[in-house]
Amino acid sequence: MTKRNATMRDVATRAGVSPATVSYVLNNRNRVGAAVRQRVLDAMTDLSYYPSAAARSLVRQRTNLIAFLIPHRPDSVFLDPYFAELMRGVAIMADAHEYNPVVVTVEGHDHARAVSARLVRNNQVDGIIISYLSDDDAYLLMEMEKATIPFVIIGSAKERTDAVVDIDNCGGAEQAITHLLGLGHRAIGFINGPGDAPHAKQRLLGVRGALLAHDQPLSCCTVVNGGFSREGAYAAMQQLLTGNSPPTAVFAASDQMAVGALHYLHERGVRVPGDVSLVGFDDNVLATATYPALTTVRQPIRQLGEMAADLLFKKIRSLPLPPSIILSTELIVRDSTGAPPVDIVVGAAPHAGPVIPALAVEGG
Amino acid sequence: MTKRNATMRDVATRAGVSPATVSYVLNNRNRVGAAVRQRVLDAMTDLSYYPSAAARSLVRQRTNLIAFLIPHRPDSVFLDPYFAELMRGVAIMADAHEYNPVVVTVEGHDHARAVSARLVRNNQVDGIIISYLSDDDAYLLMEMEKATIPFVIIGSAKERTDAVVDIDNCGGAEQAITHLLGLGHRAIGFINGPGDAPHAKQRLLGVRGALLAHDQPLSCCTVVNGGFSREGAYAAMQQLLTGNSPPTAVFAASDQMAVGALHYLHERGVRVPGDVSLVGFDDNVLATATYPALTTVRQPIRQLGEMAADLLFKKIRSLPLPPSIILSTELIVRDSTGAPPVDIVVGAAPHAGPVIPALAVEGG
DNA sequence: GTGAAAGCGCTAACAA
DNA sequence: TTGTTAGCGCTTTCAC
Repeated sequence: MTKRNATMRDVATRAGVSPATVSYVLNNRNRVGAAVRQRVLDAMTDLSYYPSAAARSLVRQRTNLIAFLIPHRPDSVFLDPYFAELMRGVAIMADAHEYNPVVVTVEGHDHARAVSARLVRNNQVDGIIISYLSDDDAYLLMEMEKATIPFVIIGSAKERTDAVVDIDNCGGAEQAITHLLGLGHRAIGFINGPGDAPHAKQRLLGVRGALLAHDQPLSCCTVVNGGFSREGAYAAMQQLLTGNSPPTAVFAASDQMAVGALHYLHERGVRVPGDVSLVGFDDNVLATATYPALTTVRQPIRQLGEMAADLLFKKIRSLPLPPSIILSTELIVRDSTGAPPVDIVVGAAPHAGPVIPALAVEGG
Repeated sequence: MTKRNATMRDVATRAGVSPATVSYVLNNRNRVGAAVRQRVLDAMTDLSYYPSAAARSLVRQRTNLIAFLIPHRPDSVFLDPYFAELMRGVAIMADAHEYNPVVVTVEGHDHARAVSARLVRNNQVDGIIISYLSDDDAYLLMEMEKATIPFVIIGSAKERTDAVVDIDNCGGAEQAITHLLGLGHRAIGFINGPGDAPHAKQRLLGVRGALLAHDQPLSCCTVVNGGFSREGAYAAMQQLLTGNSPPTAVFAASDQMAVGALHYLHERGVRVPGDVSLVGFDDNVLATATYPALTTVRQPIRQLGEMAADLLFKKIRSLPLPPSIILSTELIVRDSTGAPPVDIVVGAAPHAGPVIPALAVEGG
């Protein structure tokens, strides 16, 4: 910068008015005379004047910035399409409110708490959105509430307070299982995430709920842990197929895991959906990149981000809040699901499992 | 907020010192006596004092914020793993410099220019990173330079100035073609992006370069436009295979397009890499989600983001700048490439194209 | 309708 | 080593 930016004082001088008047024009306050107003406006253009955000923040005690906290795992935070899409929703809604999101990475709850406090206490942002940190954020939630910081947590399973937005994990899983049941499958594998992850817990609940709702014994669904990773799901799929009651359909609790499962099936020469049907969860870019394209449960991630931001703005403005926000999922049927193999769907007796050529070859 | 946050004055009073001393302690300035220092520190903790970012920005004329401008296409900005990964690189580097990135979405060059000016002129951020806007950002570049705003553009093909960071698109394409040539392929299809996209242009240059370097006629490579989309690539693949010199290998200028091409091949029953080899570009999540996993040219996207941020900080601090930053790509060989079908690789005469069962069936 | 003046909370000369 | 003080650029009573 060679020369100083124009300030309000400069504009005032040039327009032959007081700084206060310039401020009035800027904020459409006290009706300013049309002539004066125009002079001020012209002066602004002439000097290419831009009001200082810092000065404004200082006096208004408001920054028009919100923080978007994301866990800073060493490797793959953003890589997950999930966060990107969430971020997008937040950005869109923030924009609509003339706010901008500041991306802040944190490592763990304690750090998140410390950072949150600092961010708001020192007026760096007006509010905070925290996305999935890990399994147990009840503590964080309490701390934040106590600190009277305007904040919203995305996807905390712990409690349904007015500070949390989430998708209906339970309902989503129900949709998947109901679909499979409807196709005639009676031996289903469920590759879930680790049992301590809140959304994994809820999805398990949904699976059981669907089974019960259709008068099926819980035993017709084998649950294995795929660790929410591709590799984990690959191993889980192997476990399912080599077990003593191989399923004719598999529900993976994420598209990422569905891809891992699919890899195994491909390698074994198992046809999808001919021999085994597969359902994912997420409906992200991966779902249509696979062959066959995945039938999957669509999460409205972007909308989740939008709702989070919207809720946050309500809090910042002390507006009345909705009791809780849980977004519905939608089953997207593509090419990875179909009826179970014929010899299975006919017999009501304990089935013999799908016909799996590659496996048969491996035999012993 | 029920009660006011503690200010520096409060801390000063409680510690029995002047505000200046508190400031000194805060910034490790003038050596402050150990005893006094401790008293101040204690007072800060007692009052849970956090310095006001706004006040600090106002007086220091610096915000410790940078803007990350991304094009706000209605649909799929963040959805593209590219931006997410870029963002991540920026966030990481910013963090290391005690900065935070503010996400700002813009629509088109004019908007970008207006927003950039405002952001910096009103001290909302200290610098700006602009990611791929579109084909021609030479104008924007000039405007920004003239405005003496610290900024960096990611992936502008127009000029190699010290304000641009990019990856070596040309070299990447060369790697892909060289790999295919080395495998013995002599009939290659190139599914590129639209000809007016700068990186598409450069990749075409790379393809030609590789051909020339290996004494192959340009005619052995058929170029078609896949529009950088999955659907476009699907159609392009069809065009290639049904053309009068069907290739034994195809290089798609993005993994997204490779997926589209793969879809077509799958549907036609064309084996990959048995009948046709396929190479992508990017190495994002998609590359390993497909079956077979894609051989692809890896772009160091995260590093690109990091370099952009790093360069920006150098500019903000008026440090000496490197002449230009072009990052190298790396060929990742996976399962989608192999030698051409035998009847092809042997004969040196004009070949008959790969054996494509499905196509043969469709016949006339 | 417009202006004068008092801060918002901090930093950085300059004094002491 | 520590304190005094003058702003940074804006908003906002309160007069006129």
